[in-house]
Amino acid sequence: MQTEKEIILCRHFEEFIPLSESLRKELLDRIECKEFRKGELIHESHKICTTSYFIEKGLVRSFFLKDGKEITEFFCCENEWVNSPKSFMQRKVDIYAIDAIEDTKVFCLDIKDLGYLFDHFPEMERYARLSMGTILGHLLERITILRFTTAKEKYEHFCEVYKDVYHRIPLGMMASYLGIAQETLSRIRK
Amino acid sequence: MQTEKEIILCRHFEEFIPLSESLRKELLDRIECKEFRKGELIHESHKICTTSYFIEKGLVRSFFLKDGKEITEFFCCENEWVNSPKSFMQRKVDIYAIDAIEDTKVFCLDIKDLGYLFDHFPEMERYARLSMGTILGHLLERITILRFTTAKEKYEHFCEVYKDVYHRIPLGMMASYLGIAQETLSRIRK
DNA sequence: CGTTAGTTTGAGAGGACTCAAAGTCTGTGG
DNA sequence: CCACAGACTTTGAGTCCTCTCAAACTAACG
Repeated sequence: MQTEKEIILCRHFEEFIPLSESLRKELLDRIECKEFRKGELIHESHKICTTSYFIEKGLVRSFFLKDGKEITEFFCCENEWVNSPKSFMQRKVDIYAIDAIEDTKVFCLDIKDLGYLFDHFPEMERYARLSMGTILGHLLERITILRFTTAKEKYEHFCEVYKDVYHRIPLGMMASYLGIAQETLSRIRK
Repeated sequence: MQTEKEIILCRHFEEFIPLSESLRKELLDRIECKEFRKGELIHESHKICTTSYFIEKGLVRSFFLKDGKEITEFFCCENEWVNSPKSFMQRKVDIYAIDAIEDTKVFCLDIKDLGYLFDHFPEMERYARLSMGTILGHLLERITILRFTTAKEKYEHFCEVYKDVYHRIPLGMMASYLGIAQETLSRIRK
């Protein structure tokens, strides 16, 4: 019998690569569940991020402090991996923290375990390459939006891209994500 | 005896992975040289980008048309790969073209050959994963700059990041890359 | 040496910011 | 179940940065 965890994770990986029986086993053995309450810190800033979290249910944000205010770097929701990218990839500290915007259930994968999987399963390297490709696409799109659109267009584009979650996100967090003032966003929204 | 091409390419790959003798051979066999004159088109928009170009010498830009004007998407210079990312990764057409800002020498790798290398050399997957990691880092930094800095700060940051090439780039191209008006950039530069 | 591409300068308009204050919502404790 | 504190959102006024449109200037190339 398959657990919830198995079903969700395998479905995710199989979007990118076929999962051999042995990889499937090694993968699931190394991933464990965890839950965070709304507002709870998932990753602390200025510490090395050694775990990547796959969100089964909930909504999280990465943020940093600038002039005493919290600036949202990105949001992550169901069926996405979240970590502090630079910290996780280069094993060094970074300014970003991650916390839960809603009660959130995640699957955790430690960097050491991921390294093991990369070393023993070439298809995991391929998975990483392909999934990074989609992330890269999102970043390029975000850059285009940031360069050439008004605050209103930024908001509208955000609602399209995040159509399932935009209404669950506090206005202030959304504003800092979009790079516009909270007051401006409030006026636009009417 | 080693050719210029061998030396440059191997040095690049070995920043990320060790090169086995067989991979080295297969790689070099599949890569060929090409030259473009200043202003010459390297990749046409609205065609599938099937080749990735490693710049040995020179400077290129990716751009697209918006309201009849050319908007620079990014610049690439020595020791970097350039292609039309979405088109190359997903094998579909896209709006971006690439041309040479200066006379440019490149090494060409066809997507089919790259696919062959991925299929036969797991370390190539790793190379791709790692090098995409650095690109991802650059994109994240660009996003941060776009969100929170004034036109002047954008220009200053650009000069830092592109300190070896910024003076070789026409003002109009730089302005559209930064997402600011050409006139504004001209005023800032004094 | 003329033509064209690229850059600078000027003036005016407007979007978005900042600072400040008033509302509104949410959750906790009496 | 209500009251209140703290967090979040809205509204207002004034300012400034950056944009747009237009024209003059400069450099590059044949």
